[in-house]
Amino acid sequence: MVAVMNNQTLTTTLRGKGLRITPQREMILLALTQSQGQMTAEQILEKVHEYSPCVNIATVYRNLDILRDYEILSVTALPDRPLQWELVDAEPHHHIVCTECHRMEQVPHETVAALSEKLLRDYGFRAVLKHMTLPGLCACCAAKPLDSAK
Amino acid sequence: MVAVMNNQTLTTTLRGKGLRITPQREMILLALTQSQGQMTAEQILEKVHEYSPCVNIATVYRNLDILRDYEILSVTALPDRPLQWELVDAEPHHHIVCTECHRMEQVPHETVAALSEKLLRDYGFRAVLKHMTLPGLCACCAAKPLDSAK
DNA sequence: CTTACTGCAAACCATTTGCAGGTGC
DNA sequence: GCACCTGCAAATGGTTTGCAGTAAG
Repeated sequence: MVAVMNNQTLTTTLRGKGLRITPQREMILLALTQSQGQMTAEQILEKVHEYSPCVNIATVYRNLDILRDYEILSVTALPDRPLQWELVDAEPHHHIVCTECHRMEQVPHETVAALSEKLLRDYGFRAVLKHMTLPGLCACCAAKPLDSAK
Repeated sequence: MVAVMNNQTLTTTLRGKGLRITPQREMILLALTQSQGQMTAEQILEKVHEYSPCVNIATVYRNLDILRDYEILSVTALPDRPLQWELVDAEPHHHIVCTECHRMEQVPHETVAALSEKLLRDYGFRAVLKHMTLPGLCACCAAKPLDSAK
């Protein structure tokens, strides 16, 4: 259902951009493909270590940066947590994250398309909303009394 | 036009929450009030040092955290930059940031209200969109050829 | 007078960098 | 064979914490 990138297109994409195909790079992308969601560098390393235990965290970071430069990956920053990485999807999407239970759900780009258009109309601003992370309360947590966990 | 909080309401707010009014706390809030936009902890410290040069960065961080807990301040995280702090405005608003020239502009909450409503309708999700940061290209940079700076 | 708050210095954690060797093409 | 890429270890930068003293109420 996801299969953002098979080995074929992967090779083409990377080589097309002048990047080399190293096992480390493949494993990092494989980790991200398999886990489907967003991952921290540390989580990626863990997954990569399942394939090959000697890959270094510095290599992971270096490759994440490079792959972002080439728009193969994207990052999200949330306060007080490490950066979250994910494959740039053919189909752009966004996330809603519940601030209570931390559950994360995808929403299609179409949901925010109207916002993009409005920003262009009103401000001449070409928003690049590749994957926003929208905080709030999911239906479940909104139904509960109030922050009983605290 | 801004005056989010005068000394009167500030005192009431803080004391009402069981917090003490220390000069450091006042200066931090004053710095944020005067600069009106978002500031990093370091920038806040700089401004505070104009008032009193011995305040410590740890004090700034501690107070920022506390003031956030009490919803007097809010934070924004962007990849590869320090956290940005701002006063929680009576009037919620958002930012559009140009990824080329890094110019930041405010947009009123109304701009994203439709999105909130859609998320509630479609997902039962009560988005808390207090101040989003929307990346993209401002009109100026979009008009320029292509990334000539790179 | 109590206890929250402060300054200082040291610790922490995610991320980056310098370097010497390894490897894709 | 050349340049890019890697592992390692040390450095960085933003932020946090332990502690002993200070001050708000």
